[in-house]
Amino acid sequence: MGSKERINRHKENIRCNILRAALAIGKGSGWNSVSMRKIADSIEYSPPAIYEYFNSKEALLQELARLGFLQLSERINQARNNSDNDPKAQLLLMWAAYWDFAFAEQHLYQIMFGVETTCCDINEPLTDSQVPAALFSEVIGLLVGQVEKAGEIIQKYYYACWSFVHGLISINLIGRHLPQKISEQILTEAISGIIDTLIAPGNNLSKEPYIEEV
Amino acid sequence: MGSKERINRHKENIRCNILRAALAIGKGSGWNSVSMRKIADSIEYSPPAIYEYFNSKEALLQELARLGFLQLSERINQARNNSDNDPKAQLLLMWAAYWDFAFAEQHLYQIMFGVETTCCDINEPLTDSQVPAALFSEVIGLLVGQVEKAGEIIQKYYYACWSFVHGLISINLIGRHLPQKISEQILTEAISGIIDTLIAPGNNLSKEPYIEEV
DNA sequence: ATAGCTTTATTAACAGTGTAAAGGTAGGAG
DNA sequence: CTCCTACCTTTACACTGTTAATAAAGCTAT
Repeated sequence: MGSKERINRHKENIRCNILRAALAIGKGSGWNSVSMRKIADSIEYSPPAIYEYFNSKEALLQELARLGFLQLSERINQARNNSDNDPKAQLLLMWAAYWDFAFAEQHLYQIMFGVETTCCDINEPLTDSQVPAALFSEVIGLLVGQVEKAGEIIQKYYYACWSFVHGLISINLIGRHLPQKISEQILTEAISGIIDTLIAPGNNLSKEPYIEEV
Repeated sequence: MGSKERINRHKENIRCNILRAALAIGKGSGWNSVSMRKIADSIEYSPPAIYEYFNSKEALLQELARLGFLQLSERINQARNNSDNDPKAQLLLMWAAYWDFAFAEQHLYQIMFGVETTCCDINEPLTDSQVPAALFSEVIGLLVGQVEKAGEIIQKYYYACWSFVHGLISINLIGRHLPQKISEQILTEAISGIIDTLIAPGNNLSKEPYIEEV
């Protein structure tokens, strides 16, 4: 009486095909163009058949995101296990693993954290979206002074601050709320810290920008 | 012959109403539920009428985002002008202005930077999406040691690193590419810097976590 | 003033979306 | 062999963005 298991295996197989199809379409043409009908077409079933396996499109994508989290966790774990016992080295490798995952599986990362990539693809120079960068860069420039490669340094520090602020905002907006007070504390401390490395006399920006030399 | 101007004023007025209606719906029920028909309903015109003013829904939302950038720039500028001439103090206030804008106008911020908030609203404890946090926290814990309020400190450092990494990834995915090499450089330097403040003996985490005491 | 043209808006329609309800069909259980 | 359950399909509904055809209004020039 292994027929039950065979059927279960079969169902599991279809479920897996659905997920694979959705991911393939998402990777190929972006998440916006993923539709139940296209998935159904791809697995050669009728659209409502999918609802035997997932309650909604939302649930389907969420399951895909969940698998993404499993994969991400696996990579982070590997990074730790493949390194020696120094916690700092471990952390660096673990974050590098996180980083690598995000780009290797960028489509998964998008649904995991709701990063819309179709929004404002303003790549032309001097649009309104680039005014903030200009404003910040000007003031950062005052701290950097007239050194060599000032432009590069300013850009680097601007992106460092921006990444931090934008990341913290995104995480808050997505719903993983820290208490606002803690977020703001993290914010000001981090920005202040980054700025201090700019001010520090004799700083060697390209090596250890976020800590004074001992 | 001021009729031409009167007409232009009228058109500009309608255009503005369209934008206002879209923003109102977006604020009220989320951007996903903004539709041309609802906008049309709201301004008491037929749906295709909107296409006299905007080439597409995409263009409409992009214009809304553009106005958001103007507003953001304005706030950053004000923050600078309202402070004294110390660049560091200015930068702190400018980033605080950026932060405040993001939450005061969070719906605008969403379309400006493509932050989907409807994605994975996993607030239950111990889901797969929280495994990465646990992995990192464990290693951070090794650095923190058995001090008082270790949990809080770990959380704070985890969120600091995560914000940074996620922000940098998001910015790259959105399309404002820095050369990958520079991004990775910023990444490792920042993480390393944050970690070092943990390791530093006698560190005073709540005051100056990202720089050693002189 | 009237003819014609431009602008502005409408209605109708197309192709696509997620999803629910109803119906059929096959396979296992009694 | 009958019944029942699980699976799947067809049909349908209420939406979506967008286009084509059309009508009405207003300005311009004869």
